[in-house]
Amino acid sequence: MKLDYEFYNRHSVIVAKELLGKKLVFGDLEGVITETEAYRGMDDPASHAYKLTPRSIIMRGDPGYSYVYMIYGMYYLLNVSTEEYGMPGAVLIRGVKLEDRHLDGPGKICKYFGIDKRYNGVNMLIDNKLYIADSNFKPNFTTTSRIGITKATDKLWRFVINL
DNA sequence: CGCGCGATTGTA
DNA sequence: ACAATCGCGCGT
Repeated sequence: MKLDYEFYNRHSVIVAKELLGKKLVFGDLEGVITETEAYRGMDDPASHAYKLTPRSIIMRGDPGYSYVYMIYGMYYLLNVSTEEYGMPGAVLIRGVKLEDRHLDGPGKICKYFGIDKRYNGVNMLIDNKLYIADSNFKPNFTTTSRIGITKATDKLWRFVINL
């Protein structure tokens, strides 16, 4: 069962926590989400949506859409938009556990899955290739500050499943 | 229109 | 500790 509008239409920090243990699906590939980070808007200087710019338009749109962008000229990162239309928010998928390996890093996930900018703006509420499926798994997790940012490092918005 | 830098990763 | 590598965002 795909996660629905109501799931994503909440505060980014809540959605980030609850995405742990859910199943990321991309075509024939799927894995359990093990690590996430929340990003928001005007209250979050580390976010792309902190200022009104074209590339983060999806973060300001409806919840449940993919936000894929290139970083450092060589990696794509996968996010899902959160919160109601007009309220910026997204959750970065940073870790996915497959049957035979652990993709521990947002760049590694997109590289292995083959996710690039063509998959930016996908409606993950209805798409049959890229979406996140529900799960009853309620893992314990650890809360830390976000990785790789220089602003708002005091916000504890990174969540990692306990091994 | 040019330039600096980033929600990363693999290698030294 | 650092290079790889390029599109975005902001300043000129």
